[in-house]
Amino acid sequence: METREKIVSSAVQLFVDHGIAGTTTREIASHAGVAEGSIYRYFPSKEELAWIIFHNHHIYMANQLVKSLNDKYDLKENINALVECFLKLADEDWVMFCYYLTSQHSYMHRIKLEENTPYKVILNIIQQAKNKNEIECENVEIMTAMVMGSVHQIAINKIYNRIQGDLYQHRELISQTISQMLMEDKE
Amino acid sequence: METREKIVSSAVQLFVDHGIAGTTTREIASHAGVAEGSIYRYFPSKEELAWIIFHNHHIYMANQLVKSLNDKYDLKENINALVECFLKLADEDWVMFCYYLTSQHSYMHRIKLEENTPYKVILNIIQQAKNKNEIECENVEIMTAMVMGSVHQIAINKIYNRIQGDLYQHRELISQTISQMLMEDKE
DNA sequence: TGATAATGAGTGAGCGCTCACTTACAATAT
DNA sequence: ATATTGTAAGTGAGCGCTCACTCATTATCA
Repeated sequence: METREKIVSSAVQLFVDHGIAGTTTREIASHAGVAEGSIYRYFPSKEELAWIIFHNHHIYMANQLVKSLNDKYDLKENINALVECFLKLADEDWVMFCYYLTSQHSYMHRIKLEENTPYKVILNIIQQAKNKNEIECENVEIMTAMVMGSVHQIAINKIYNRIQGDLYQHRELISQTISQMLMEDKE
Repeated sequence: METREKIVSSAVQLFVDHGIAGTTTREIASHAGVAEGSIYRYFPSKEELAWIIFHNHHIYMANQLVKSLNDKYDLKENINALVECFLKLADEDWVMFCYYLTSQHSYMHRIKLEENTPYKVILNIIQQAKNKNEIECENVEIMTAMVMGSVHQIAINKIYNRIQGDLYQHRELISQTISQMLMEDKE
């Protein structure tokens, strides 16, 4: 494994375990089996290292979600695709996913408005479905938040040990529940 | 205002704005208009101060949620009550609520198993409804996570400026959507 | 007047980051 | 082939600084 990769994967692991502030550059270096100075060959500072790791994964996730949609036109299919993609992303690189979930708060304000984000992907799908009269949806922003949150919280509850095992196994229940949130009439 | 209160409310504000690690004891003291040493008359350390603030509010919220239920027996009524209570808690002390949302990750592992928590309150309500055959609900933990997350994320999206204004105004939409998540048949 | 509360300069442990030096290896000259 | 030079990656002791925490002193109050 390249030095840069070693630094990144050690840093993520330690950031998840002890927080960014609670992790020293000495610890990252020793965990990665490289010298402290090597961190600074590849990254300008510890804070920037933490941001770059977050931002790369954020972009990666948004792109994967877009890819997963492909050419589906029905809301239910799109939800299935997004949920499956999201759960796969979590299961496939759980440490990175934990880092993403727990560090978003600190970094959301650095995301540029024009950047693609998981939030925008979901918002677009819901907005499209509304435009096509597939759903009523009186408030797209609120519904997007609720859809996102319902999936996020499952992952968060896995971090808190309230849920065990792969998340992918619950894909059908989750997709079905989200469809119900969006599709049924409000009395 | 008492010295202790001044310290707490300044600390929460600064913790939300710059994070716990990014806030110095000098800043807390000067913002509160007291001496740095006074912090240590009331709290053993900065970390403990941060934990105590979190934990007190965590307990307070769990208790308020329980109170709000009162003697309602129907799931829909209970959901209405919980949602209203939750949104009120957020609107009434937004800074504290932000602190709770953004710092939970660091503190969840310190919550004792026997303690009451917002999570347990919701879990119980859903479990009860299942026992009474009001709902089918094949996985109570997953459904609880989804219900919790859908409300949490609305508050988080207000922090990210994706939503503006009081959250209480959306109580009906939110309650209605959560009811739909739980109550409809899975084909 | 004794007890309690408040003060803020002082302290030192620990941290991010630097930089002079080493090593590995490729390119070029002999 | 061998020697020479150039380059980039890697190293880790040490520097400067920050900041949580202490404590001798002063103010407040019953």
